[in-house]
Amino acid sequence: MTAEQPHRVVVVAVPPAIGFDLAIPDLVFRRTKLPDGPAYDVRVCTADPGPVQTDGGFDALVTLGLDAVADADTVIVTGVKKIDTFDPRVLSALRAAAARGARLVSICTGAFVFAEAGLLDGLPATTHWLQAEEFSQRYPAVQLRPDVLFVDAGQILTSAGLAAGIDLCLHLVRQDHGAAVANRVARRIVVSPVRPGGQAQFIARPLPPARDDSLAATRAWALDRLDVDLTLAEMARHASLSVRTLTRRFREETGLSPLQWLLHQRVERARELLEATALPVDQVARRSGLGTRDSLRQHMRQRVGLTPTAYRAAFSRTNGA
DNA sequence: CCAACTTCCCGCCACA
DNA sequence: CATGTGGCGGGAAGTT
Repeated sequence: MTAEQPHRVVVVAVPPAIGFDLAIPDLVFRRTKLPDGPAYDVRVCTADPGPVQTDGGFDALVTLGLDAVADADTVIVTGVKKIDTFDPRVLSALRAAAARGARLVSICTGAFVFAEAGLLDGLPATTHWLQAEEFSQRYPAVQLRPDVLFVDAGQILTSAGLAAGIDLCLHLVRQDHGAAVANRVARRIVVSPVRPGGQAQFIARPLPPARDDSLAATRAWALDRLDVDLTLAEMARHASLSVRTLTRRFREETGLSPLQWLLHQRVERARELLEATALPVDQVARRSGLGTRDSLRQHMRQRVGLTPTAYRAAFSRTNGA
């Protein structure tokens, strides 16, 4: 993969903008470095260049206008503080970008802008949970998923609150450059490496994120032995809990059942092995704890959408790079 | 990819 | 009474 031209990310600030949201794409994408340079070129634009009204006393000075959207590979709309009517210039710029095939991403209430532009009709999407009610009333044609972190509907991806926006950006990095790169970025910005993606790319995670994670030690322990047989009973023993309680806590803390969490971690391990090594698929399956290559295949297809070999062909750093 | 087999998940409920 | 735990069962999901 030769990245001569960094992928162009353009953030559209729609006033009154949520200040923190504006920083998210920058936070993630600007820290994504490839051996041969930055992976992304991040810019912020707005309909009327100049000082942009934001909440919370942050003043943003944006010099780029909407024409920046025209040649963006990815267009991100961040949160809008007040939802009522939206600038038609923004809406048409977004429609044009969509028609062109650009990737469209929203953080928080940015989803309202896409919905207003009619770009989400018939598609699954999510937004900040506080606005979920209003969203579904205004846009009944959109399949709102209020209980997920983010929704990857292909060309358009929407995320819930602030933190979910980070998860979504990491998801994009992972899509573009693979798990190892995404994990490295996550580590740098000290974010939990990856909040898991489920089937069909929906991340099903109840929003109130766990209180404190008493299972952290057990999860670390499990991560250390992904490649050996790990049963629920063994994990319960390690945590000194009954299987029932372990299962319950796991769901509270990670949003996933123990096995689902394990499978997620194993697929992550497999991805890294596929990317970074030339190990035969059988070996990758074994060392990631997924057992046989059938098993690996099944889970890769289900969660990543690619077979192991196809994944390696797309992301391997040992062939050609 | 199927089929037989195993393990898990989670509502329900009793109990601390 | 409120809150957290853990056994049980059978349908779901994973494995071989």
